[in-house]
Amino acid sequence: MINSKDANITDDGYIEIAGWVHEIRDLGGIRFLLVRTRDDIIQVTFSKRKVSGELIEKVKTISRESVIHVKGRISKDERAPNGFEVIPNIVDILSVAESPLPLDPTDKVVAELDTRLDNRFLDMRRPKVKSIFMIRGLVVRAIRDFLYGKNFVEVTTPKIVATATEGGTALFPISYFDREAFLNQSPQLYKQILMSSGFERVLEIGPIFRAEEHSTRKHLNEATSIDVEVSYVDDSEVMKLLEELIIYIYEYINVNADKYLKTIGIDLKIPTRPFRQISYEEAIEIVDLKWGDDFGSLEEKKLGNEIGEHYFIKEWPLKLKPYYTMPLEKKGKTEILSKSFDLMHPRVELASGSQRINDYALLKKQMELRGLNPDNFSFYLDAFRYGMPPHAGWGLGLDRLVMTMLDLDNVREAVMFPRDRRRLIP
RNA sequence: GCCCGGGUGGUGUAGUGGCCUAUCAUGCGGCCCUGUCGAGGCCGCGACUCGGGUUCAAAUCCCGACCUGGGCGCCA
Repeated sequence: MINSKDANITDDGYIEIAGWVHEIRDLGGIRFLLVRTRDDIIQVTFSKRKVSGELIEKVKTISRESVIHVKGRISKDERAPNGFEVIPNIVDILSVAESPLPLDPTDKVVAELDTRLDNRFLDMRRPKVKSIFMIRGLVVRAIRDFLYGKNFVEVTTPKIVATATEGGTALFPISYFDREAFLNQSPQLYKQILMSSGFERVLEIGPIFRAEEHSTRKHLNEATSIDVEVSYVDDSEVMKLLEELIIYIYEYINVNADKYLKTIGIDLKIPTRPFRQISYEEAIEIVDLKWGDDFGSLEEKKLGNEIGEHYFIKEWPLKLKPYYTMPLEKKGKTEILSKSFDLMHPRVELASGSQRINDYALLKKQMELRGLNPDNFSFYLDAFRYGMPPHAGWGLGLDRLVMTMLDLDNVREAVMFPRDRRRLIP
């Protein structure tokens, strides 16, 4: 079996590789095939002096991006790209690629994002694009690594639900046998219920769905959310956890994904701790808003430029946050604040969280104040009637995290098969 | 949802009424070439989103449809 990591090099100096024909350079008497495996590009050299005429004839028929298997001898040679090349004995053509290709995997002519997404299978063969997703996989691994180390239990909650979670966003209705149902916008209610069940520290990595008809570089209709909920802590403690996690991820990627970062051409700067924390009140002063206003795109941009690195906005007006957010009374303030926070990257919001209300009567009251009918949420509210610990948590957008970390222009670049207002295929 | 752009060979582009039998790169095919690594040289192939209109004449102007990029709103 040929592991794509990449080559099985045997003691007698033989190597076996399988992959795609990345480029063909035919100089007449000598022909170079660059074979691309998952992580490397290896040169296979066919010179008339060292390779049989029969094999050379066979190789002439191979089209770019065909899949081949090569067995040959390793030859150290300074003239070869990585200091070595393969002098082949056997070449098997495993799959012939048609021509012309819908886009060029060698980056000579870069296709537009739309063309790339239409042909994502080919687009992801490009080393730069593949590196993004290799890193994304490692980010998820880092998250699990970090949170498992802190005794979190990973859970999965339903994505098909009967009611909206928090209001605010539009939901996708689906038909569920003879009933109406929705795709869940967030695991919020379920992870809170799990606090009542005594799991104390839960982690969920999963899809969330928003039916908003926006078309921007930072929104998707299907996103991946990293959700955390913790019992017996307040908002400041989960802020600290979030901050530590972000740093851990950056450091993990810096150490474990060096090769991919180089391929993308990123010099990863690890954010400095502690992240700056500004209150909502301070933030509106910077961008010249009135109390009670939410930040629009322009304000977000202005704040980001002003601060220039990761930061928290905390102590939001209660009315700007969902009903389950814990109110905060501050001495000398008449306005009702909340024990809530957003984690911001200069470009975009990454996460938001809060301490949650764990008192049944207060929670019910907050729902009613926002015009929600508590009867529709009894599956959730009941969990607060029989012993609910105080708890806090947050949701972090994985796609945006990867986008900002790798400085990608568009969040779609960080998602293999993005779902936006127009795109449902592939 | 609102506003502003754009649709030209497989890919990426130039061309904004006649000079277009449409530019260039890449690709593909053929030929030459034994050290390429953005290989090189020569020859060839391949395109104006669709429908209607204006005009002597439309890739170019107008209308509609479809596709698409960006910004805003909303949202995370």
